[in-house]
Amino acid sequence: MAEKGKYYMTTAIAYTSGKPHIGNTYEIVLADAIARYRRFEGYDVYFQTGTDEHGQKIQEKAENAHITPKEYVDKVAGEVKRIWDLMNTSYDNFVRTTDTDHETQVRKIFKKLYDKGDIYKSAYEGLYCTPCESFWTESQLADGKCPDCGREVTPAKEEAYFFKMSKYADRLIEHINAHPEFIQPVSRKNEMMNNFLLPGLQDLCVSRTSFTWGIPVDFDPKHVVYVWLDALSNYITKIGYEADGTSSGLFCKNWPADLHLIGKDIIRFHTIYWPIFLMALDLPLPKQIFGHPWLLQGGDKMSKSKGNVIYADDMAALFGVDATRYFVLHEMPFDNDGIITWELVIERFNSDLANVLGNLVNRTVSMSNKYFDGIVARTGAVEEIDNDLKAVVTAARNRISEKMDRLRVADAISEVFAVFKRCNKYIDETAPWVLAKDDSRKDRLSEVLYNLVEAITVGASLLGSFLPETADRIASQLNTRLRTFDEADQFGLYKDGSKVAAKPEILFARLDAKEVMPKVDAIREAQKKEYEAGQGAPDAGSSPNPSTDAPMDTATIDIEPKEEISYDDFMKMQFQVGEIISCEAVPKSKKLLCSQVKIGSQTRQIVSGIRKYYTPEEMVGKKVMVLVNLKPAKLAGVLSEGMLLCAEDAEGNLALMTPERPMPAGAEIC
RNA sequence: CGCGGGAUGGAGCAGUCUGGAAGCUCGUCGGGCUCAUAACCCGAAGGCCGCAGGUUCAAAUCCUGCUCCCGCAACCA
Repeated sequence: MAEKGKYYMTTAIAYTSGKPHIGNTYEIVLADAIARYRRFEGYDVYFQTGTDEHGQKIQEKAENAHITPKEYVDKVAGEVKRIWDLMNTSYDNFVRTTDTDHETQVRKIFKKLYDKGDIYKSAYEGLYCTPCESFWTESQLADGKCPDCGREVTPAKEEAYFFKMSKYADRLIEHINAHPEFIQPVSRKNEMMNNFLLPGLQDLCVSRTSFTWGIPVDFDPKHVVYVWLDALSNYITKIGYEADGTSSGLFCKNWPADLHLIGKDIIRFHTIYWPIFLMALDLPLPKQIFGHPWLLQGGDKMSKSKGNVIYADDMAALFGVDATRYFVLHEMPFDNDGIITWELVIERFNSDLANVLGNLVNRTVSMSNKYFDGIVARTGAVEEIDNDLKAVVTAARNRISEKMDRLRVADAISEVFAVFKRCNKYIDETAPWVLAKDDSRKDRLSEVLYNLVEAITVGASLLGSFLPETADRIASQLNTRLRTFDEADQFGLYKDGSKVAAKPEILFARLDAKEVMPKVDAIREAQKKEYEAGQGAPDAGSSPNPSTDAPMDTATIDIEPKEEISYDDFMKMQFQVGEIISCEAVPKSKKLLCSQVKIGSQTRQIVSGIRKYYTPEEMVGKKVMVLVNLKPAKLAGVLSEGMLLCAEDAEGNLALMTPERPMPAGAEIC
């Protein structure tokens, strides 16, 4: 096999905030396909993945669960690893940012950068978004809220360490321009340049004091290292980088990385901050960063409350590991988000795996047994019509390599299937069942079956990087071994006279949506229940009907004062009494009720997020306060022409405003 | 004017950077075949490429304006 040198690739390390779903799993499967293919080509691959385990959010989650952060991340990291293993991923190293060798090096790296003057101490004053663990300036805010997540920010001041990003910005811009392949797909490159690099990089705050679950700064332990500096470093620390000494042989051999495979949302961290950290450490930059798109559930993001999260283990249980791998690998566009639904999975499973591939192997093995007791022999009875089959088979390897070089994994797997489709066509062209009726064509029949078995063997060998288990099962039915890369563009290596399995083994049994969908529904139900249990349980404070109990009238509540308005401003708003005529829950939504509200002589449809506090039945007949001239809007796809006004307490419990003496529907409130 | 992504036959997507006969998979319909998992093979129907202007010999592709959709905070890739 051709020795092609080393290939070091990584995935992003998974944040341990919960069980990874199929979208997260997509990344590792994609990485695995690339890793396996590179090995197949003859590269000495080192494939690293793992978990990112520090940060404020994990600390909070652990507190809520009344366990230590370490116990929490141990549990989740175990779950992540279990799913990675279930998906048959061939990583060489599963890293955790709580590993001591990693923590030690991160401390040293931080110190080194500090000593060098690239990290300096200062104070940060600004608006902080807790979930994002980010500070923002007034001008960065969107509507007064976090520009990243849209949630409230709170003023905060903290002593902090900063990294001099600006010092390296020009060098990075130069590098990106000189290496067009550095950021993939290219559209992302422009995004980074235009939005972050060209306007000027701000120094990055690289420490936190607001929580403790992180790697402490060596010389100032009340600070912990910013999670991104911590997490990104795994790419070097876990292959033996030594910040103040001699790095290991593994590091010397493998760094710089050949590929960082990441989700498109974290491209900024990998193409700006990470390269700059590396420059500061005087290390070479990774060769390529590929920000893959996302896998969306029917166009929506996945949501446990909707019960539409698809997990790899559920999919594997219903369809098998390779079918799951096939779907995510084949169905993902290169730079657009892809869509996954159970229906689409079933469709792909049937048409590609069962019909094209499974059935092909089945019919070929069947015919070999039926006509030749399983013996596959070459007779030399070649015909013109064989040439195209052979051409397609022998060209496949290079076509696939070309796609894989551009990381077009979905296209590559399609090329593999083109081989199997060609085989099916060949069967039709040669019509073995016709040959079988004529004794004088026996030799030709044998040659045809040999060609088929050979073509399938090559196809299976090329399939190995994507569906390793299936490739092996095919080889074993054909009683042969998978070809190496160097053999995979040849035709005729199948051992003359070998005997295939006496009975074909069904590779993928066709699925009936009618049988599968009830199982899917069961999964959805279980998920909803689990979610609701997790929501309600020990957390307290969220009893479903707080309006009836809890005499909280005596409590007072202060809210943030808003800007003073003029009488004219007030008069712009039109409030009226409305009577709820009918009311129903909005389907596909957890919070919304849709009411028909009588206001004067007209009836309006108003959607409100009060399902948690009122049932549709008890709404009917209520007289409520309505803001009438609010611009209509669609909520969860349902038109809402106004707003029902509520009082809200500190916990977010709601109570509708109703007139304290009887009033007719439509009465003005002023 | 918050940010970002999108709009191409019934569904899911290529093609847009670099203008040059509108393509793929699935589904539908018709035909063929019987080795096979109701599978396989062939053929057909179905699209003013979101709208309106512009540039050009030529626009899905480039330019200008507009409309509509989707995601936006963890369930984070």
